[in-house]
Amino acid sequence: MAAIRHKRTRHDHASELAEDYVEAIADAIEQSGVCRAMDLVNQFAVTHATVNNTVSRLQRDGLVVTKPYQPIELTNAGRRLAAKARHRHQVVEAFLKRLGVSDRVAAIDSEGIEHHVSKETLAAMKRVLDEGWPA
Amino acid sequence: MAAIRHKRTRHDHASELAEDYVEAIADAIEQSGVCRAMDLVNQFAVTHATVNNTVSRLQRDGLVVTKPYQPIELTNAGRRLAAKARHRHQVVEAFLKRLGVSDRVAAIDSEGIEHHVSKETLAAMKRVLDEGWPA
DNA sequence: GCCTTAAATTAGCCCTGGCTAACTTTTGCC
DNA sequence: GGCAAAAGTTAGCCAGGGCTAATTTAAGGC
Repeated sequence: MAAIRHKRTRHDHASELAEDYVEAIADAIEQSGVCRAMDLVNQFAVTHATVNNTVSRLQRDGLVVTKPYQPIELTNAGRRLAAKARHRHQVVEAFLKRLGVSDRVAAIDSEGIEHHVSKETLAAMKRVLDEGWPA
Repeated sequence: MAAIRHKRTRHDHASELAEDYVEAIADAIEQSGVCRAMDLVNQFAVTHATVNNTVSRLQRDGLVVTKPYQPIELTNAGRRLAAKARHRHQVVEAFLKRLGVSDRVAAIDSEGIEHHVSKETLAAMKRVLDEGWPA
């Protein structure tokens, strides 16, 4: 309850979006070989201008590489982040389903929740998935 | 996986912050009778200028009422939102603890997670708390 | 009661993440 | 090969949520 919390807000929102993007980029590359801006436009339901903005920031932050009119590629850092995000996402989604939440809602909620799940909580979810609920 | 998701992002970030604020305001009022801007400054570790900004927006949105140099008060809508947020918060936090997560981490994670927990997921967590893990 | 100090307000700045509109480049079809 | 449509880029706008710095008001101690 003290003061040192809530470091989230701005900086963390940025990270969340970055994670969503690299995850989506990784998905697109896996599915069709490349990721074009339009894939992200469809995925996130924003305009191409917005995608361009965001991707520029990702590039600035060293997560992706793009050249004009070329597909979007992930850097090693981007790939690592995507893998981490995806893993967390999958664990959270599986956990919610196991909890009895419907597939549809589990898919939606896991996207929001995944960004706020610490290592410890993620480990606890994994444990339950593997070994059942703690006595 | 289609396009119609991700309505979050901006609008939802705003709502999250609003929920955090009304919850904190309700807490402060409960604990000390009134809520002053400084309480929020301490709670969220931001400057008074930022608190002022944010509280103005909350007032604009009908969640709080403030007069210059007066304590911050909640409207009925603000109180309702605070109660809802707190309830969700408590369920999520209790659930995480039950899951085996440490008190400290449960407190932190529940703050991030609570905003992304749908009615259905919240109900599932409550069910587990009351009736145990689903077979 | 004055005067310091704490609290609140105001103005002005920055970045993020949205948007529209106008333009350029690629692509693909005939 | 040319041309329309699709994709990408650029410029310029807006709101949210941060900040500093300067000012004003309220409170407390003496």
